Amino acid sequence: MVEEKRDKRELILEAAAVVFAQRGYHQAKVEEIAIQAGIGKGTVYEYFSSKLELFQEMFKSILGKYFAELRSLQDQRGSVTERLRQLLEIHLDFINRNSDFARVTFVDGAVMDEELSWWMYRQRQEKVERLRELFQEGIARHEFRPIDPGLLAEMFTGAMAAIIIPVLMEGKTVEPHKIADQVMDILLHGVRLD
Amino acid sequence: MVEEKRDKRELILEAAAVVFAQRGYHQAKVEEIAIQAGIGKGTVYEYFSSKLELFQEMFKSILGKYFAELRSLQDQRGSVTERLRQLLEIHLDFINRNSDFARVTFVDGAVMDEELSWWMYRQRQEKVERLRELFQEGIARHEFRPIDPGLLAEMFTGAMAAIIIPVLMEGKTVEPHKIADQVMDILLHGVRLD
Amino acid sequence: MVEEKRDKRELILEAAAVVFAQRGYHQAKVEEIAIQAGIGKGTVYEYFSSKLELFQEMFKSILGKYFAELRSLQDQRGSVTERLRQLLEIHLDFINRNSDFARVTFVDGAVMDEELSWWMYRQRQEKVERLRELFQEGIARHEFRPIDPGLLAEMFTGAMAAIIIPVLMEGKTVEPHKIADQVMDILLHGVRLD
Amino acid sequence: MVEEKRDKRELILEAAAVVFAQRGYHQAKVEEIAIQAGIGKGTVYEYFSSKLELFQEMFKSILGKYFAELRSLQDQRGSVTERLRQLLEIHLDFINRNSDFARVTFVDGAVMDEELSWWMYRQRQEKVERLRELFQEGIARHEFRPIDPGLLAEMFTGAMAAIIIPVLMEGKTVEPHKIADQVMDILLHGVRLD
DNA sequence: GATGAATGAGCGTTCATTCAT
DNA sequence: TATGAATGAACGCTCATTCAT
Repeated sequence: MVEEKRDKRELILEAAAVVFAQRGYHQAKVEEIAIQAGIGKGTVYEYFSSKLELFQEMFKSILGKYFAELRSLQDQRGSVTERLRQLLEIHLDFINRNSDFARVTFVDGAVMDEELSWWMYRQRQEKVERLRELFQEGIARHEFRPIDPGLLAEMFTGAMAAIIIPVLMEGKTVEPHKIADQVMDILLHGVRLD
Repeated sequence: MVEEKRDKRELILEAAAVVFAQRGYHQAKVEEIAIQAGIGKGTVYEYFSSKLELFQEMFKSILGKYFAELRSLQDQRGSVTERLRQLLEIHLDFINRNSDFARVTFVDGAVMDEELSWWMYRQRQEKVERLRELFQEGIARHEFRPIDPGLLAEMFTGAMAAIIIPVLMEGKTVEPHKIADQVMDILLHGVRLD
Repeated sequence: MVEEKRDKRELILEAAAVVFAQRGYHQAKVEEIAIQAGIGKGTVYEYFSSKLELFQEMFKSILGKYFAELRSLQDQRGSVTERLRQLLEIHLDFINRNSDFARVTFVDGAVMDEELSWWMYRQRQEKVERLRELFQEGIARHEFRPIDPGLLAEMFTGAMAAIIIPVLMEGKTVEPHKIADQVMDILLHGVRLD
Repeated sequence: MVEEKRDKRELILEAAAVVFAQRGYHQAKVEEIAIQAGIGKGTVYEYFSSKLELFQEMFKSILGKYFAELRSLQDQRGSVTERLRQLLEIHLDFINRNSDFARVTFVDGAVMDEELSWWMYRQRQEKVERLRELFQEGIARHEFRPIDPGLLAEMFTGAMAAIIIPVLMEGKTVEPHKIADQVMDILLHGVRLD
């Protein structure tokens, strides 16, 4: 029973991700999510108290999966450089595998409601904070120059988000390994020719 | 008459920018924009055929001002590096001066309607394309290493957008000159300590 | 303009009275009230912020008319007995002329929402209080025996309400003068044969 | 089995009385009644075909208990005056003991659905009819003056209902014996001082 | 042109009822 | 028999848009 309930909740979350990704929060109709999930409209409200809560739960659900994939990094004790590269690869690979879901989740700074945009901003800042710590560690370990780690984290977050936008909008795919190499090359050595 | 009409049109665009920035596209009510502009609700529809068109016109209007400020760069014949630095400064300064407006305009990849998100994506891609050309020129001029200029343009766009998010969300201000220096330093030389 | 607006508000109040009387609060649909008023559904909300407010305003509106008719009594300086008789006549006459409206208004103690039933109870208590004062005056003037005026007011209110129930439910009409005489006879002299 | 079913049916009726009394017919949710009864929501429909039927059955059930208490009167052969006084006492005592239940049941003329209000009106008329017969008997026995017994019954019913409204709404209690004395005094002798 | 009263399509949410287990 | 997850009809309310003045 608990098993089944969990499944249906999951089912709705997945349907919500598809529809929210396709239509955006406001254009998405609860009924369409229900249809996408193959259930009745009222059933959605058995599992979520409102459309907003459904959106946030879906968001957190995907973010949770994303962070779960990244967590392997946290454990390992390689260099910060290596961990950043792997973080990039996992990030890009996750997007490739979850582009529908990611469209709602990873696109920064959604211009939505005041309420939603603040809520999403907070979610985003958590990601930024983790990166900031990573950069700080890199500086402490003398892998990186002493550059403002907060600025680095913001820029890196923005760059990661930007790279996937064409993926999400035009259905392009990226080669995680190749792109990660290029990005890390730019990050580490800069663009100047000398 | 034409003069007056142009003025009132401008008035509505400015009111729209304020309200859209504050509330987001869907939460913004046409009536509130009219009140903000100090005119009647129906008058909005004398100048714009729909809320969507109003949003897009406002968007293009601000983007136009933004590009107008950047245009001085295009004319000058300094190094690409120098032009990038100035572009950054102008960008950050513009945001400082127009944070309300910018909130709607520069935040990338708004998750909105399908219609709106595609339209905004296309606007965004124009910016990216200009940057791509700039990076390409930098490579051709042997200022930069031969790195995929499309990727660079995307990353740079993302980084520029990311830097201003805290500005927009939390009302922080940035020092354009200082930040531009830091960003260019990172862009040119990378983060690696050697 | 003010004239016209007042008219439309009145129009809606009258339509609301008809529909609320026919269907009861919960069965009454806002749309049906709009149709009854010959206007669009949205227009109702131009004048009233919610269905509940519309109900309460209609209620107060009719109660206001009712009290306005009774006010003539307050001014006059006849005996309390005479004033009670006239109050009864006016009450019954008002019901005859406004049975549709009265159905919602004068039926005591509607079992509705908690919120509504309390609100209506408070309205009712105002009527009871006025009667209590009248009985008290009657006692002070030595027209009446020293009986608990609160109890008298409650009983008299209940009796007045009860008399009109068949009028409202079955469309019977009453002869105000005749009924008022009978009721006053009972009230003054009681039923005991001696 | 029949025994058990009867018990559970009774259980639901009692739960329904509590919830209907607290919330009113429309605000009362079937699920809440089920919870109050400590059973599953579906089980309610094993015993009652609809919410409406449940309400009516509950209503009749309490009315039945009420009438059962009054029936002792019918059998006895005291004076009509004495029987009326006892009827009042029993009525008031019943309300004191069942105020929750009574709130839905005895408050006259509920403005509810068309269907419900007619149905309740008919229930009410049965009570009125019995009182009418009692008054008629009183007149025949020369205890009372020859006053329209229908009018008397209506008024008495209304007065009885009115007295308990503050009890139901504000949780006040009444002293049946004392109030019955007062009411009978007023009924028999009227209020006139002479 | 300018207005704002009027409109009604559209949608989130509720809850009585059903039915598979 | 008992259950409660599932359902969808129903409805209050919003707000972009229209149009008579």
